[in-house]
Amino acid sequence: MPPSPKSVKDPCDAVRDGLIWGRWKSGERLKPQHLKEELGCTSAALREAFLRLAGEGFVAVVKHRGFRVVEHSEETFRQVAHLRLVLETEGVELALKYGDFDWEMALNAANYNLEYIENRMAEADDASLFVKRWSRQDWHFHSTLMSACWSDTLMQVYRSVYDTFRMYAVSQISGFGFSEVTREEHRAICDAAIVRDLPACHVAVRTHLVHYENNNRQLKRLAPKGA
Amino acid sequence: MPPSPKSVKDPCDAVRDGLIWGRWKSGERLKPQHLKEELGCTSAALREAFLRLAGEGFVAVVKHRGFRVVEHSEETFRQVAHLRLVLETEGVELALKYGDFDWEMALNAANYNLEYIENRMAEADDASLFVKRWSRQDWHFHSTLMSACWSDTLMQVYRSVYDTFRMYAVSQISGFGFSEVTREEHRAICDAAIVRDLPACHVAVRTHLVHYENNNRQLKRLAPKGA
DNA sequence: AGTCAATGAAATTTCGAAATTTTTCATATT
DNA sequence: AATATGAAAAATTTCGAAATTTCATTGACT
Repeated sequence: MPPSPKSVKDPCDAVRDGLIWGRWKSGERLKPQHLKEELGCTSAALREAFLRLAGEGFVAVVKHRGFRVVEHSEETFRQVAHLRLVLETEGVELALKYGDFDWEMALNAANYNLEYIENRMAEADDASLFVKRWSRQDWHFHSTLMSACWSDTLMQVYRSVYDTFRMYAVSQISGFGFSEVTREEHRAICDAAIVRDLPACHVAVRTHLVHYENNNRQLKRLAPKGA
Repeated sequence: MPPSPKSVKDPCDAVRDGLIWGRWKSGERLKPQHLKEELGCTSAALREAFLRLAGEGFVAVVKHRGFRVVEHSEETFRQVAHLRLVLETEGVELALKYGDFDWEMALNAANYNLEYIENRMAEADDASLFVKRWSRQDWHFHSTLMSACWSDTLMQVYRSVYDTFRMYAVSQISGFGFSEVTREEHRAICDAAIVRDLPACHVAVRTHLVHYENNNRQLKRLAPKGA
């Protein structure tokens, strides 16, 4: 068997992953020459990755002064959280209108898998080991929920906003990912969606996300046991 | 006086401008080697520009198969138009809430300038000569309208969606930019915004944009005299 | 006649080094 | 002591050529 295929993945994806999961701090400089060893690629390849990520809004670029991680302020997090709520509210409205039985099944399955992980995390001593997998499943749930909106454009923008949201959440919320209440919130969204109760679904989505907008007060609820 | 300073502008901006204004067709291949002479830069510089524009969603990139203009289908145009409506609806709601007197003045001025151009275009024999300037002013009006939302994040996403919308509009609507009715529509938006009549403003924004969503039926109204 | 394989051409990607620019640090001056 | 000047160092950007991959045409075979 050849050496791990995962080690040769696209530098762009590797850097985005690092950006999202707090590999570098807010505003930190990203020097191609220092990172090329760590990621096993040349500095030119990293430059390409940074350029594309600049277009996606993850890194800031100033001419002749290199690349930096975008600033993670409380204010920008609040803004991204609000934007995510707006987009998901719209996506849910369309999805409840156009979703078919296959969509119901996929949503139900996604919620089941998400609950499974969240139950395991609730029992685990160190939930942080599950966070990345939980996040993948959380994305799968929300993207499945919105997938029936029949708009690739909305999905693309939502994906970008979701990733940005996650980046800010990781950097600002200690132990982001685990919560005792998200299980019920996800279930409420799923149930309301499947019975096509739009007002209830909007309320459920809003309940799920509105805490991040007023982050000064209620973020504590998201901290894990050992935070 | 040295040769025009505009000739040495960033290739990225030059290409984005070309993309928006139909310099290349939907799905057309973008070959760095053929374009470097026209834009006066090396193929590597163009590569950088394409990479960044890929992150912004203007060009599609497939590994080892180069860059292409994204596909401009009627369906994607409809989706982008709808997304623009959603974002502008949200932005307007916040702007009417937070806008101060300076904002009112700026919006009024933007509308005044926009009306001036639109009046001139209505009189002109060949309105196409004004289209780019009209578009700049149209952007200025809409961005001013939303600027009081107090969310850089929303503004960034809106700017991206607006540019994409314009790209699709240019490619699909012959003589995009001119219309006898947009003057009244812009004025209605402006008036409702300044008196903080949110329902009226939402209706006005929706009236202004909803035609693009159902593009099969009503796009004719946007065609210029000589189309 | 049609399908498949192979060769040659064209294009993209990658790489390393040269050229600019910024930053830093030591030195001199007010 | 603080500011300004200047040169050295570090980093980024740019450039051109080599390496890899794809695309198109030709030729052989069924």
